[in-house]
Amino acid sequence: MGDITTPRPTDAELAILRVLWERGSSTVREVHDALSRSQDTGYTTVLKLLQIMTEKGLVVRDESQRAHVYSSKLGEQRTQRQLIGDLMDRAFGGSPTKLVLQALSTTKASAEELRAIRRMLDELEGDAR
Amino acid sequence: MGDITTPRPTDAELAILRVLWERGSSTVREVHDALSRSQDTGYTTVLKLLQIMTEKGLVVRDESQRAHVYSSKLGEQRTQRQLIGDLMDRAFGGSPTKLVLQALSTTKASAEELRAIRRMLDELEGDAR
DNA sequence: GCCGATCTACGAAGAAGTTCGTTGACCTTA
DNA sequence: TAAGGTCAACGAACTTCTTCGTAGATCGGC
Repeated sequence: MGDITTPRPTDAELAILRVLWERGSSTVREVHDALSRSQDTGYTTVLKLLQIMTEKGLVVRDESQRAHVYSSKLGEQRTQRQLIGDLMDRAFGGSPTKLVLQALSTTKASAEELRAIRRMLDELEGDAR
Repeated sequence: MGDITTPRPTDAELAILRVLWERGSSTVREVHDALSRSQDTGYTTVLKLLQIMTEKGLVVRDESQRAHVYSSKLGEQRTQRQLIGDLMDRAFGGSPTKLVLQALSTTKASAEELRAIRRMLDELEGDAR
């Protein structure tokens, strides 16, 4: 009944997860090719990371084909929320508002984006009311 | 003329920085006592970490007394913005808005806090106009 | 059936992070 | 001045993270 908590992904692991979120299920080669566009990582390095991530439960492996197919276990947004919650605890004393204010103060958001944020605020107030 | 970039603080280092932000300049003993309230860390562990953090440039050390006095080199908010920027790049494809939206969607902010966020939005729109 | 390409698995090596024991210096006080 | 407490320094041990070389299996084509 309990959630099995997945560990916080490391930097290298997160880079791989982002590929999986964008591409969907992928083979090692596909992940490696995608990563190669932005960084310089060996094929076996990606393979090893995906094997470790499988052990950790960060990704799921389909071994039915010779080239195994990996997919992220948790969705992009769920992982992002986990990371935000983690940063919130470690650096912001658990206050989400402080985090949001600090994030906003850095941003050069477009009018469009600011509107999206206001809509989210409206929803939150609706719930709170 | 360039900024000397300080490295991203690790988990243990961040815990110490939070003590320094709250207490201001502190000796090893003071940091250790403060940390002991929430976790179980040895005195020499804290000392070692502060020495390493000094080398990294995360903290500044005043050696004029026998018990050296440490203080955080960067302010709390500046470090927080740095961490947010880092997370934004690593997990949100560089989009601050996505990060803010995701953070908001998790939060149970009070009406008071929501107002503070709206004020920040107003300021941002003022600048953008 | 053989060759080259592709794949997984394994292990090793180095870097970074974390923890703490020990040592020697200094300081207080009895 | 001797004893006990406090301090910084150092180094060692251990874990985690990251990287990649090598080996062995499998596949496709000639």
